[in-house]
Amino acid sequence: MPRLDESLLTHLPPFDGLSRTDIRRILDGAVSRRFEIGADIFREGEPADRFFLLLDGYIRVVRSTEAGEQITVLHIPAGQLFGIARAIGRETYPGRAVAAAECIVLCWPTGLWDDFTRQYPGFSLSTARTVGVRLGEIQSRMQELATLHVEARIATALLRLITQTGRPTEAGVEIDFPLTRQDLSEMTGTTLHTVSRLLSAWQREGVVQSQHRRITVLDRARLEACAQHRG
Amino acid sequence: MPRLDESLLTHLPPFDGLSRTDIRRILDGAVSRRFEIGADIFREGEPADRFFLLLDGYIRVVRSTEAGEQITVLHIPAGQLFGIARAIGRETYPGRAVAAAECIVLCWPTGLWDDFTRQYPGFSLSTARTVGVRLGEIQSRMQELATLHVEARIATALLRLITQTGRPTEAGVEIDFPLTRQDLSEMTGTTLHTVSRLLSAWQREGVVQSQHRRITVLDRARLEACAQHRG
DNA sequence: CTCAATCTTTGAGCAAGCGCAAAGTCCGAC
DNA sequence: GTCGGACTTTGCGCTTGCTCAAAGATTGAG
Repeated sequence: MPRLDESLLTHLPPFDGLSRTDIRRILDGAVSRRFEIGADIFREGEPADRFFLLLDGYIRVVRSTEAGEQITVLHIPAGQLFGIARAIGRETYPGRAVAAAECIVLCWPTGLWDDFTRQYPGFSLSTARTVGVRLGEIQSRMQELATLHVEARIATALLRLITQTGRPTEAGVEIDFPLTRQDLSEMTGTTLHTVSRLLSAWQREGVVQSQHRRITVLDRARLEACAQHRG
Repeated sequence: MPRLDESLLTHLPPFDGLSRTDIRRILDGAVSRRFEIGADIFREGEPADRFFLLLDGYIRVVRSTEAGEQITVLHIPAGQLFGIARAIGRETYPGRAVAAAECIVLCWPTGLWDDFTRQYPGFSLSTARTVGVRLGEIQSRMQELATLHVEARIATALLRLITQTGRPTEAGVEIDFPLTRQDLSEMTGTTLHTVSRLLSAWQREGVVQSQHRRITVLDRARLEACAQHRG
């Protein structure tokens, strides 16, 4: 494995402000791995013996019901720690982490968590913040599920996606990884049929453009208007 | 104010295992307060300058949408810390805490948080666990909202309530504080009308018994069956 | 006791969105 | 190229649960 470059970490919240030697030491404890689209990074219920930093890509964390339905509880954009069950005192991962795009991650054994916490002063606060942000996000999504109609929920989901991973094109903003109707339905608590119908309608109106597993938002303002509609 | 008794804390997770003098010191930094039913303990967006331990009662944490709808994101049973926005790096409370029953709380200024964390070894891990449990709960509720029908969601909510605060009576298990149809609808993302209709139906079938703001579950097994029904 | 406020019940009509089904399309493997 | 699998589209019928409306019940204040 190639030696990892220190600049990978110097600007990320949990590590910024650390000395070169500290960062060198942190990197030397890490393993870098690549995951193809659709690959599982960890599974629900597995012992949480590693934690990760997402260098590049996009991850979704899903939970399954007993009936086999999946719902996406969380999205993780590049630059964030994840799989930090340890930080909240859990022994196992509470969900399955799937690579939504091709992902490059750094991976440490959980044992190092306590070392990092002890040795690097800002680390603990920084990860607490990460947890806090996630808690807030989940609460927002819960609120959306409880109060918004399907149309507004899907609009919100698309807006979130283009904000986090959008790539500008000549026509609009494209979501930077393949996304099925099924995926969107799992994010919004609906069915792939309803998502398909809605995207078709939006396409007819020129709000979005979509081919096979590719979605481009053409008219962001219109989506925002949809997202406002209360149910 | 009467001097607080040390036995209040000796068996609660964040403090168990501490010496009498430590507990004495912790109690001396606390203020004890009482809140009537319906009173706000803190409000959404207020600076998080205090944190709390719920000695007795029951609290619900609600968030409001711009349209004024409220949804309950969390319930806190007696014995738990709450208002610990500080532990997750937040400056303000992310929701409103309402006394669902009459509540007795201990209250510390946020400044002491760091002291506790530094001085009492288990405190930090214990609060991290609390955060972890809450995150898990919220994810479960999100999953329910996304996948279950209203009937199953209300059944689940009732079961949770009688588990956390149920008081056995001759007929069944009564929820130990006043609870309106509106409250239940805010917990389950539906309307008070639907809740009312459903409770009426259940009452006809002998599953629950309810008068004004009082609900008793007579047939727990039947509710559990309802909660299983997928939608 | 009386009144007002809050909470609850119930009806009727309606629309959102689901389930089912079938056909069409795209893509990668070979 | 061709084949199979995964993904998408669309129609139709129907159920769930919402909205609107109005009346009844319970409680607490004065």
